[in-house]
Amino acid sequence: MSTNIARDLNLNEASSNATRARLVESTIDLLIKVGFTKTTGVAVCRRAGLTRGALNHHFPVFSELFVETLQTIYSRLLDVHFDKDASLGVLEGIVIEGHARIILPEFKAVIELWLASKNDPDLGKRLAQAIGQSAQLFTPEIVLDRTNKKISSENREGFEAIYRTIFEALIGIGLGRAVGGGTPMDHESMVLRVLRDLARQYDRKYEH
Amino acid sequence: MSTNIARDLNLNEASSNATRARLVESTIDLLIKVGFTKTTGVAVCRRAGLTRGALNHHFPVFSELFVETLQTIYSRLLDVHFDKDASLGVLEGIVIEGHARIILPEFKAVIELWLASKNDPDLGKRLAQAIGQSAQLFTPEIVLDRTNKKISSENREGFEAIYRTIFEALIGIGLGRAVGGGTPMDHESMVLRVLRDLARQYDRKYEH
DNA sequence: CAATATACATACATGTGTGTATGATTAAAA
DNA sequence: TTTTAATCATACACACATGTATGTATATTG
Repeated sequence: MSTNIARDLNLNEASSNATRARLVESTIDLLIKVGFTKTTGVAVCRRAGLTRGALNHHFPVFSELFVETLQTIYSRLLDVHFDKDASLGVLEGIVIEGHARIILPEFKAVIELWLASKNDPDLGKRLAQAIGQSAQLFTPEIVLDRTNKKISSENREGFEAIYRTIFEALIGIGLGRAVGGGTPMDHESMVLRVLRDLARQYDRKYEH
Repeated sequence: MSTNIARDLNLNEASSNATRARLVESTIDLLIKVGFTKTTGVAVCRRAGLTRGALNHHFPVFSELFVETLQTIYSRLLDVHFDKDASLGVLEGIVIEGHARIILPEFKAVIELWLASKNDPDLGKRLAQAIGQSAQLFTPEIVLDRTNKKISSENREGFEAIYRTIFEALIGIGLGRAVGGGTPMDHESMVLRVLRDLARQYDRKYEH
């Protein structure tokens, strides 16, 4: 047991964290631009201007890099907010906010990691918590709490149904962008319009 | 110029095609089970009980294997039909048929190839036509023709909007299954219910 | 029967990523 | 100042996929 408090508390945290951040950022970039397959340890290091020694030091278990990467992206997506326009209903706000999130280039990285975590059992185990936690952040209950809105209990199920539908459609759009050039599909705007209409319809019906 | 008609017409087509089919089938299996990254030439051959000599003979350009694979899957998805229940409207039928397609395990292979084609420029070029053709098969016009239904021209745009929305939501569900265990997500049924309601609503509104 | 193309299998060279060990530098602690 | 640990770079061995060349058996043709 060391009595070196400075080391125990990791006072070099600053530079250390900076390096970790560079590695994570490099990983995000690569996932977006060349996909999971080519996001290798060497590629990440080269792009970060580091060597594999650094990578190995900060991420002795390589797949942990992807865990931290996914967490970083998730929190970045969650940072996307809209000035809560009071005139917007809950669901309509979710459409707008959700859309703003899935059109971020980082969302492609998320899809890459989702698929990779399915295909690579080891990575899957390590990413499971991160994915599970983010799923928790998007349950209808949490979202309602965040928006300080109330839905009467008998309408809860209907609300969730619409909510999930909006989500799936947005993810579909996100996938479309990811496999396209990152640019919106031709019909993206019309889908968005339908989703907003649908949301408004139920907002009017269920809110009070 | 050979005068060997038998060879020119490739009379050994039968066995040759069988081998090609085995390679393609092996590719589909691997895409579903281990993803694009691990769907290597060696892996495909091993699973097919062949050697790389055979692969190289039938697919001198390796990426052509994926082109034929994607085409095979697309036609397989298109083979999924429902007895046209006359009581079903166009859009509601599309929901049911579309869902039956995206829940096939092969749909994960499609997603894998979509992403791979984005990440690998060479593969992207070769898959472009196959992807483009399939997109053509799902334009609202083609679908209307296939179902022998008519939509008045002033309702065309609204129809397409709903149609595309349904599609994106179904793709979202498909992705959810792909990154899950291939099993339906908890909320899949409720999303499907919303989509059917939405479809019915517009079917009643626009059909005659 | 000889010639030839098809349909594969085998083998070698090469490139690239990973695991792992070890070296070098720096900064803090004793 | 010496020690020690953190931080990163370098190097080697191994695995694995690919490109490509070559070998072989079979069947068809003349």
